[in-house]
Amino acid sequence: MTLDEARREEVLKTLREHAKRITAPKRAVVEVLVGAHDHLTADEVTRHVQQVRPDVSPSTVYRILEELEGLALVVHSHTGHAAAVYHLAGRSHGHVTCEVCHVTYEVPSDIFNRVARELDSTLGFELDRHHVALSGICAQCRHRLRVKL
Amino acid sequence: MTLDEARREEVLKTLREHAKRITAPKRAVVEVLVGAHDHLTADEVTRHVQQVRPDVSPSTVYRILEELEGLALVVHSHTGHAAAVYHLAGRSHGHVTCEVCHVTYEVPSDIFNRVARELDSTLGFELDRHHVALSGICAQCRHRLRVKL
DNA sequence: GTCAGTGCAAACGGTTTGCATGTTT
DNA sequence: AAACATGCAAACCGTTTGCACTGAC
Repeated sequence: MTLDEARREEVLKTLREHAKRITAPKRAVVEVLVGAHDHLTADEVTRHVQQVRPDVSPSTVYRILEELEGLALVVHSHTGHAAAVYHLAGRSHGHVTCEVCHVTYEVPSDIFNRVARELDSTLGFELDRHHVALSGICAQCRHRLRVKL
Repeated sequence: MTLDEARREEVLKTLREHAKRITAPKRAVVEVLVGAHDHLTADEVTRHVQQVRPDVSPSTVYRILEELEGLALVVHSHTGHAAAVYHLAGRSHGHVTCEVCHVTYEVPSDIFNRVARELDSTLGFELDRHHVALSGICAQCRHRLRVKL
């Protein structure tokens, strides 16, 4: 059994344990999430799912993502101006999104350790390292902009 | 001349310097931004403006905010799930937004120094300290939740 | 057979846009 | 007078919801 298959089975198992029904759309969404190793918007998930099951509706995808998120199997994060991105929950990490090309990158969550500590001690604020992506400009776009100007 | 008056004059001066017209809606928006010492959504700006000029439309407010932002007089930042918040550009700072009560707090931008340095050296990513608010739970909501559970 | 899950279409909140009209310069 | 700014309404995008129906258990 490959690693992807293992992850898929684990997700399905958790669904069963919570008395959720295993339906074709759910299988398809899980398949996409397991296969996609980057961060997908709900719309991208829908389009991937529809390549296999064209009749699955966007609202169903949203509902499935929400259900999976409720079971802590999926997390989403907001990327500034654009649509939220979803992916399977795994090792906790942070996100940064390029303002120019809108690609989201993962960053190790411990780079936020100091920020988290400081927010806690100064404001009593408990940082959620995962939920919102920092903005900035990625290496490629930086380079491209530098050349242009 | 008070500090607020000075800021207002500076904004109007910059508008004139860029051959932008000084109109009643613009004056009203600037007035609101100068007077508001916290972070307002576009809708809040609109409602405040409409208390003085009920006929100013939301789209005009958006256009004015956009224009002011183009002149670097205003900045906005995205706060996760909810509407973006706007305020006069000033000393650069970061933002954190409470996931529970949706209030946005300013944080000194130098708490991001280490994160910025690390993103730069590992990914070549240039952090925009301002543009997206970190998520988490503020002190009050933390306390409230702790009591409830 | 029951009920959770689904598809569809319509509604939503935040934001943007087209166009005819009004106001600043 | 010319150019720009505005109000209105309609469109837009991402997301959520109401409802009748279907399919997993």
